[in-house]
Amino acid sequence: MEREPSEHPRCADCPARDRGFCSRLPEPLQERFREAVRPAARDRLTGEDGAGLTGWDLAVVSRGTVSVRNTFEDGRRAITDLVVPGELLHAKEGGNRKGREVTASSDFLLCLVPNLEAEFDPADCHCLESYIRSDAVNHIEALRDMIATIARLGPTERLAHLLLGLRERLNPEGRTVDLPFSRDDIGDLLGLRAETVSRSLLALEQVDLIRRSGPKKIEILDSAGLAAVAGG
Amino acid sequence: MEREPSEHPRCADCPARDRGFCSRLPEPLQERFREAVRPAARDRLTGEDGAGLTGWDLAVVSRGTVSVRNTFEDGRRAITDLVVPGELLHAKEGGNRKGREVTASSDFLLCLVPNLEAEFDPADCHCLESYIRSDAVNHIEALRDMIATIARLGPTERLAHLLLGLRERLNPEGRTVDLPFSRDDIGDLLGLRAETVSRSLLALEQVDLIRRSGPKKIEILDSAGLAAVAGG
DNA sequence: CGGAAGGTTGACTTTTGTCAACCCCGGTGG
DNA sequence: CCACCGGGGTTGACAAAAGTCAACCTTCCG
Repeated sequence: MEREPSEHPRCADCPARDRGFCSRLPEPLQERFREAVRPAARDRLTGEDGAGLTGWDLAVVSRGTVSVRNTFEDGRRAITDLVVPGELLHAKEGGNRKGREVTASSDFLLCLVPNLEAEFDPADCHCLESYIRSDAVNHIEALRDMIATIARLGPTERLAHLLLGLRERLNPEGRTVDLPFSRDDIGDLLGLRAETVSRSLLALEQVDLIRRSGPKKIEILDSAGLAAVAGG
Repeated sequence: MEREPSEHPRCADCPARDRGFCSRLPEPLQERFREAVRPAARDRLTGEDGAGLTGWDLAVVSRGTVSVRNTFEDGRRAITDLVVPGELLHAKEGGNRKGREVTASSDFLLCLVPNLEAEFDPADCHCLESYIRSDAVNHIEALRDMIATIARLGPTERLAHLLLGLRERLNPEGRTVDLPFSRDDIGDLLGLRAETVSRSLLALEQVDLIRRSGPKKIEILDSAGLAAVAGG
């Protein structure tokens, strides 16, 4: 846990400064929250062995992408959750479930609060708890959407859903998406093989819903059209 | 919202009395929780139109099964979440997402707390909030498992996973599972067609992992074997 | 007894996974 | 500066898995 108060990046530099959990807090609490937060960077956040980050109550992703991954006995893999800048990582300290680990892209940074009750007075604490709970319910809703998507939509539809979701979360103002991972990872995220992902991207491009400039740079040409594909 | 204090079933009669959220609360809080709780029964809990139950902060399922369902434009369906007796329903008042609704089996009962802050003093409230948060994170973990299951496991493996999960949650002491829904619903839950569910059940029966006595009564003959199938 | 709904089974089709070849690009070292 | 190398990505031919459609069976109710 390499940290030093002086290393703490000013929230002014935070890519998620204007959106996500922190920005939704009431102004005075936001102030105090900035004081409480401690930065941490580690590529393996939790693992099955209990290794990883410990001693935190709350974690906000500041930079990078955090993935929750599952590996089955026989090597099959799945990415079951994604947390992008501004969002809370809802997880227990230390990985508990079999085959589960939480990893982060290389250039990432977390903001941690070690102990809510120790850092905040009761009123603030209660207020934070309720924001946390609300965020957790939103997250649950998002996971439910993911389940419906994977359970019932075809490859191209799943991709459309993913692209729209990532654009919304990573670049809400723009029309481009920088995929934060490889074709294999996208496959693990959507329950597809890399080849199928490749073919589905091609299909979306051929009907002029997206344009690709490099394997990970995608421009959304027709949001409404993509949404129609994603909606079933 | 048909309710009357006198109609409130004594917690003594609650099928989830000894397990689930309520039973995990510290004893004195459990006491106060019983006072605060209001029963409610309605088959449509929330719908897209905003119809449904309103004015609650916390909902515990007492009897029956609550399902979160998704319907796509073209009629495809998915069940994205299940809440059984003793568990919290993590959802917002009124359905918000497109195509989403929360329904319950006919013989069900919810216990509601309209407003946590109004019903509990600050200390209890904080304690409850933290139990709720912990439950939400557990629920998130369960949904992640579901995603991995649907994304990467075959029909028979998905079924094995479901059966073990339901046995654990509905009848942890016994070896039988009463499926709370039809083949179509199981298909919607696992991302399969009813015919495939039927064939997969047959497959599990033929290798002596389960025995069926009626379409919805299933006896688990070999938990370890089933777990091996479910584990990938 | 008859009918309807849910469940099962079988024949066939479609979709996606599999495997292998190839391409493209970035990095390295002669 | 250019040839080589390797990893990720794409494409194609083929195989396997699940979906589709239709028939039939079973159970429950009127």
